[in-house]
Amino acid sequence: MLNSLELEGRPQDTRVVVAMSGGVDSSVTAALLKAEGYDVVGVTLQLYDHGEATHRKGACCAGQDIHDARDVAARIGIPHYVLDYEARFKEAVIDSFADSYAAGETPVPCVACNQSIKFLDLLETARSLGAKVMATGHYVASRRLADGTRGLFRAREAERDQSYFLFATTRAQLDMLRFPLGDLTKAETRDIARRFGLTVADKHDSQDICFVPTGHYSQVIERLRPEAAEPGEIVDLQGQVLGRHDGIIHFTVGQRRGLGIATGSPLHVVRVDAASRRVIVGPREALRTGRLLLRDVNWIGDGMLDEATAAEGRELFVKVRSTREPRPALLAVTPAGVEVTLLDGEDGVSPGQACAFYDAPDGQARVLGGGFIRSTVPMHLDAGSGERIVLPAAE
RNA sequence: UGGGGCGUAGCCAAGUGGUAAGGCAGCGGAUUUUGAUUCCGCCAUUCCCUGGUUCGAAUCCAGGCGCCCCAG
Repeated sequence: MLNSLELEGRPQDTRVVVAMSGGVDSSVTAALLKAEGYDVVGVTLQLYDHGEATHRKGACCAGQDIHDARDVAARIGIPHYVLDYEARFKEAVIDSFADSYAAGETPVPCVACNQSIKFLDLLETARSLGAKVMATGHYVASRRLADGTRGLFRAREAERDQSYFLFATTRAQLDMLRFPLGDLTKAETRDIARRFGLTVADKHDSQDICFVPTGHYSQVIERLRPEAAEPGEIVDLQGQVLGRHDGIIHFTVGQRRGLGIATGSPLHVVRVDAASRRVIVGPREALRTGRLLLRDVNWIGDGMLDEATAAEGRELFVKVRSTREPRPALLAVTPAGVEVTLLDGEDGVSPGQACAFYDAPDGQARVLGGGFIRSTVPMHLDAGSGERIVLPAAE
């Protein structure tokens, strides 16, 4: 007989480490498991300097949030540890965030944090604390599959689903992870928090990048990589210079605001070229992306990636941004690498961002993995060959 | 210094007697555990200047000033 965490043994004999950020979600996760009788241990990571971010709503893992986590742990009666992960976080998340921008990409720091901090280092710590599993407050579901391994699924509440940020979770990690909130709505979570008398019940949702206190991420990058803030030219699709910019780190593909160039119609960033420090702009139509080349692909669907993708490609659904439902696509392994064809196209897709795979366009679809976007091919240019991105000609 | 044209917000631009459209850019907000996108709001008491006509002028008249084009 398996317990609610789908493990052998009674709850009281099952140690579970809960990653507590100090927010409502992870607090409720801990409270629920404790109420079920599990041997819960709360762990909070101090990830960055807590001076400047303390009073910012929507932040996590520093200052006030650590106190909140401690309070919740005391309230529900579980041991709680605060671990200093600042150095590790800076190296694995903040520095690579800056490097990515400096290279002309647009990173997703939350993915980096999950895959290298929470589900790698922290998971190891949980193991060393004697935990059988580690639980987090992510809105994503994990279920036991017929073969005994675990699969990752989207959250019940689609608008809350955080699977996009978790595509890189490996099978081994899944085996030891649990996400008790995946089948709850946010409203239900807050209700539960109130029922448990948790002070964080009405705490503001986290948003924006947690380690950017002012909301101006470019300042963080400039401090770490001053050379990446060099000015450059803004050119149109024909290469004609339209203006200048004060650093490619201020731009991402699809971006409209901040260019300062008034033509009759809106201009969007079509591409960022780090080598020449050029920002290439064009009309909205030029943003349509038809194909992506991925790197660091993680496959957690059935079988191996190669066998799962037939010669002509496997039909599935992908998200290239967190705030959109999965779209139909074709996944193929080619000599050039892992390639995704977006059947309907999608605007404003930037290298550095994530592409998450799903087996269905809606509902609690299974997460099949994903990869980071290495390069993109504009839709109207795509004639079928696999060459690199080329500047599209304007109409 | 003959002829013609034009001067409306940072840019483009509608408006030819009835009390300043619109787009772009900018700013602010909403949305968003990444970046964007999107959406909403704001943005000329004043139309190159000075006088005049009129109940009323960006619009008509006169004179300046400044650009542009064609002829020199």
